[in-house]
Amino acid sequence: MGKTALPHRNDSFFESVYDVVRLIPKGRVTSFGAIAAYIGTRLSARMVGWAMNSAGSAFPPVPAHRVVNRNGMLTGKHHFATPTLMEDLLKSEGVKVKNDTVVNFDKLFWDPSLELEIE
DNA sequence: CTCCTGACTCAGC
DNA sequence: GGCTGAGCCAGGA
Repeated sequence: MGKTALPHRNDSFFESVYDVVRLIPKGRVTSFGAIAAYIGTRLSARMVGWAMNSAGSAFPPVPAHRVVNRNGMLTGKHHFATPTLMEDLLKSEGVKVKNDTVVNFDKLFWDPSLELEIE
């Protein structure tokens, strides 16, 4: 019981993405593929990013700054209010960012499938 | 209604 | 080992 059972079958594919992203612990980061794979659309990793675009209208706000690409690079920083906002937010949480890339990305990588232990 | 783009990822060369 | 092409789904023009 107690486990934060993430309902895979949300009303919208986007909400599923939002829920997972919002569950990302502070100081941690994840990749689009991890989220997509968790939802079951690994091949549609692009849609995860697309959902993020709508996340700006979602509430509560989705910490999209914790979501980076497979290389740990802040690919979506340009979509934030400011191109430095994403990097600044990550640094504010203790995540070091260098050259638009998350340092120790492999250590800070947060996999919903593993942390949430849901399948 | 059709075409294109897009915050990704994998496979092939 | 770096780059290109193709696949995925959805929304906008």
